[in-house]
Amino acid sequence: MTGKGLLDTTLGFHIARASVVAYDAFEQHIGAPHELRKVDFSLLMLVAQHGHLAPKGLAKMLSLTAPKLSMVLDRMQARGLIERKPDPQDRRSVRVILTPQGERLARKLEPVARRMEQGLKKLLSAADHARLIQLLSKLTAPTL
Amino acid sequence: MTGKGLLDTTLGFHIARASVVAYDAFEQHIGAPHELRKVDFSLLMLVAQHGHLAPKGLAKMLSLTAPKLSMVLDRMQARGLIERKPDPQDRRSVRVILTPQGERLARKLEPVARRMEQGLKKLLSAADHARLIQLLSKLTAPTL
DNA sequence: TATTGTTATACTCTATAACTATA
DNA sequence: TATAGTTATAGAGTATAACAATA
Repeated sequence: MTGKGLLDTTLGFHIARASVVAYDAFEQHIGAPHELRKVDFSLLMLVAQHGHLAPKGLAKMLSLTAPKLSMVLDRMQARGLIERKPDPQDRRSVRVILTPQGERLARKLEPVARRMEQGLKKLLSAADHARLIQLLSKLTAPTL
Repeated sequence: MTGKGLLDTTLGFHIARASVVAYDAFEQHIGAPHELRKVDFSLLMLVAQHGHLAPKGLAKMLSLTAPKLSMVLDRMQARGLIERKPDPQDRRSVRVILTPQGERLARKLEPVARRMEQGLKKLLSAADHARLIQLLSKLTAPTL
């Protein structure tokens, strides 16, 4: 009737539980204070890192459907964080870039994100934190 | 403009990406073939493990709000997998138990779940799989 | 007065199909 | 004919408030 429980060895269950912890940390440090969804933050940082990206690539990196990404881009554009510029090489496509305001926000969030990770390292040592990211990357590597 | 990217050291981002992999595996092995949501499966296994649980406890373990849990219970009850029995000790409360059909499904899903984990171990060694669960548990331990 | 569970409601996310414009 | 992006729509998830019954 009891015992150890199948879920204890089910990776997906543990990942789902960990998502809750990570989401709480995100909301506290970034989401609520800066009015950003997780996906907004990730998109901002990806564009900051790459300079410009097509919606196609962003959708893949963020595991979003194309329609959902359009809506996210609309929201961030309305807020003045990103711009859509025509792609000179393919007129069907678009280049998503950060506005100056978007770049300022991205820079501002870097130390905030580091503080968020510091907070998680109260639950997990720095070595565990690094190892955890390494193991999760193994799981997602085929996706890239 | 480029470099290594802040997200590479952001645990929440990696957890979110891993969720996609775990969810795909779940859908393929359990979700689609047995018409179960992740939360249905987890609930089924938790009740199988504990014999009976109150909605209050289930909501906590599954990180669901009470209203959402009510809806999940309605769905599973309509499907004949669980029953709500009055709690003899507190008439405000309820005991969620598995019906015989729910117990059969829970038993049937055990080897299926093990096969799902075997599939994930093609991406991750058995040792990595165990270590990953251990590290994720550290992150969620304070929640218990 | 507080707690358990439910109902009602609104907002967001997710997925699909249909459309446009370009290739 | 295929692809990039958008629009439209429906279904599921999530969160809050309000309620009934019991402690």
